[in-house]
Amino acid sequence: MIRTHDAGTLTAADAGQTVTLAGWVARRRDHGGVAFLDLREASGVAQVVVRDEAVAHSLRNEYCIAVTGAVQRRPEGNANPNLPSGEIEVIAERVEVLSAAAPLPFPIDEHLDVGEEARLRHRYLDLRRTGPNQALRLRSKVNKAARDVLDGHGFVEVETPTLTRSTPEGARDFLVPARLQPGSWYALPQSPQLFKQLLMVAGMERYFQIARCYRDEDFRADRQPEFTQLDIEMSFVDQDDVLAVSEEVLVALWSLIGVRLETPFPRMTYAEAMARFGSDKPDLRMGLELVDCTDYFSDTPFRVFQAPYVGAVVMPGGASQPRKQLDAWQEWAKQRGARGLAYVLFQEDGELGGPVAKNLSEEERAGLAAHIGAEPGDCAFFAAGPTKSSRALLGAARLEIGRRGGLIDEDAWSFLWVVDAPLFEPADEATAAGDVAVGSGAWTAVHHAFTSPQDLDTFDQDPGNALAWAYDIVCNGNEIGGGSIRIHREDIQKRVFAIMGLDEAEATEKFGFLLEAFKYGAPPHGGLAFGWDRIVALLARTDSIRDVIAFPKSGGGFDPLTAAPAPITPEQRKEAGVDAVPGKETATEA
RNA sequence: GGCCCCGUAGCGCAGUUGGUUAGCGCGCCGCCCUGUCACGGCGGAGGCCGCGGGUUCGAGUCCCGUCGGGGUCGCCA
Repeated sequence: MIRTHDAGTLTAADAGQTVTLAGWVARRRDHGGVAFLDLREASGVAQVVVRDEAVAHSLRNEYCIAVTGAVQRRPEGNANPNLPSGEIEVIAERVEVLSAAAPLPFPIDEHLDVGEEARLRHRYLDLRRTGPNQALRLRSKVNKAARDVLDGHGFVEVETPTLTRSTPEGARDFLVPARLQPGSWYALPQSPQLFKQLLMVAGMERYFQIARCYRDEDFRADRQPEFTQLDIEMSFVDQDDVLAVSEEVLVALWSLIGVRLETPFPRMTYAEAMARFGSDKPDLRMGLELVDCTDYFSDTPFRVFQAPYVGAVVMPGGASQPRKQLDAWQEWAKQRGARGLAYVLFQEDGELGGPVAKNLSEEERAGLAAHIGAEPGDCAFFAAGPTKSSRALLGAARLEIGRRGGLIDEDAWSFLWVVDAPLFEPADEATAAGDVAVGSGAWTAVHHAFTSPQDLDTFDQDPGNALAWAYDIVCNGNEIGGGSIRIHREDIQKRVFAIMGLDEAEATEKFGFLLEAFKYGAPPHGGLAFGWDRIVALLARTDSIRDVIAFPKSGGGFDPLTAAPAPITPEQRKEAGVDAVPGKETATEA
C-alpha cells in the first residue's frame, strides 16, 4: 500500500508517528512561509502542513498526492473541532504528486450548489463530494443488510437473464437485435417476474436477486430507464409469510440509519386507502382524511354536486386565503385534468363563503361544517363526479395542503401495507374514470396477469369486484415495493387470461413456457419486489433516485457522461440486423 | 404526447419600460502573505447572452420556431 494510515482516522493518540497518507488536495491555504492542505480520501480529511514554499506553491486543488510526515498535535488554540482529525496535523517531510489535476469544471465543495447536468457530465468528480460519495456507500451497506437478512432465512441469490423474450407486460420493452437471427430481437426484462416463478417450479423455494430492470417509458423525476429491484420469491407461503420477511428486510435497512421500525406494519385495504386518502399509497405522516359527502348531498339543488360521488377535504385555516390563491387552486386542479375545485370558506362568524355556498340548500349549509369536520377559519375543497377520479383529485389536494401548510411530519417514518387490491380493472381508461361497471369484458390485471385471485371460485363471475392476493408496501406516501401470491394452477391461470381477453393461442405464444412449467407440479408461491433506488433515496434522505445511482441518466434517457445513446456505424447496423425485414412467420406481432 | 419553468464566463447567479462598455460571487492565472481551516490582500484573463428566424433606428431583454435541462399530467402490470 502506498499509504500507511487513513487520514480521517488520525487522532491525538497518533502524535509522534511518522505516516504516509495518500489522497486528494481538497483545499490549500497558502500563507507564504507555511501552507495548509486538507488531504481528503475515503476515511475523511487531515490537515497537512507544508513549510517548503516551492512544494506548496505548485499544488492545486484535486491533485492526487502522497504525503509522508510526522503526526503532531496542533499548536494550542489551533485545533479544529469540526474535524475528527482536528486535534492533529501532519508535518510534511515529503510530498509526491501522484497525479496532477486540470482546473475543475465545477467546485468539489460541499458549500456550493452545482447544476445536475454539470455534475452528471463529470459524475466521477461529483462523487468525490461527501454527499454523493456517502450515498453510494450507504447503498452498498443497504445491499449487504438485505443479503444478510435473506441469507439468514435460507434464500438463494440467483441471477436471471437480461437478454430475454419480449412479453406483453405493462411497459414498453427495450429491444436488442439478435445478430444470429436477423429480424428477431431480445428484450431487456422489465422485471425477473417470469424467471423467478420458474425458479419456484425449479424447487429453489426461496429466491432473491438485486435485479436490474429496464422499461422504455417516458421520464419522470422518479424514473430511470434502468432501475433496480430487490426481487424476492418464496414457495409454500401465504401473504403473511411474504409480508413478514419483507418487514424484516426493511427493519434491517432502517436500522442502518439508526431508526427502529415497529413491526408488524399497519395494514389497510386498497378500498379503504382510496376512500379515506384518495390514493393507493397514502402518506400517513399527516391527518386530513377525505370525507364522503355523496349521501349528504343526495338531494342537493346544486347541479355540480348531483354526481355519483361527492367528497371533501378540509384545509385548516384556509378560509383566510386571498382570492388570488383560491384561483390558483383552480389552476392547480385544471392542470391535473379536473374541471376545477369547488370550495367553501367557513368564516370565523359561522357564515359560509365562496361561490359554492349560495348554491346549497339552507339545510346543507347548516350541517356542512359538522359533516366534514371543518372549524371556523377552515376551507373545504370539494370534488364531484366519477368516484375514482374525484377521490384522486382530493387525494392530491390533501397532499398539496399538507405540503403548503407544513402539516407533514418530516421526521416520521410511516410504513403501511396496502392489501386486498382489486384483481382487475377495466381496460378502457374512460370506463375506469367513469367508474361504471360495464360488462364489456375488457379487463386488465391491476398487478400483473399471474396474481392469484382471493376467491378462486367466483373471481370470473364479477371481475370488477374480485380481490387479489396482492400487496404494496408504502413508506411516507411512496410505493416502495409490491407483490402478490401467484397463480400456480394452470386452470386458474387460463381463466384469468380469459377475463383479460387473452385466448389460448395468444397465451401460449406469449407465456407458453410459463404455462408449460405450471403443468409439472408448480408449488404455491408468492413474492415481492422492492424499488431499491427509491428505498436507498429515502434512507439517504434525498428526493431524487439519481442521487443514489452511480451513473444515472438525465431526461430523455441520455447519459451526460458517456453521451449514450449514440449513433452506430453502418457496419454495426448491417451486422446487427437492425434493418432485417421480418419474414411472414415472424410478422405476426401486433 | 399535453402544460409550466429555466438556458447569460469553468461553476452558481443578476441584468430595470428594448438603449450603445453585459455585471456579481466562486473558481482560474500572476504576484504577495509563517497558523489557516469556505484563510487573506493586490492585479489579470475569461462571453456567438443555447441555436435559427422575425419585429425595431437599436434585442440578453419582445414575437415565432427549434434544441437542451427541470417539473408536472398522461403513460409506467
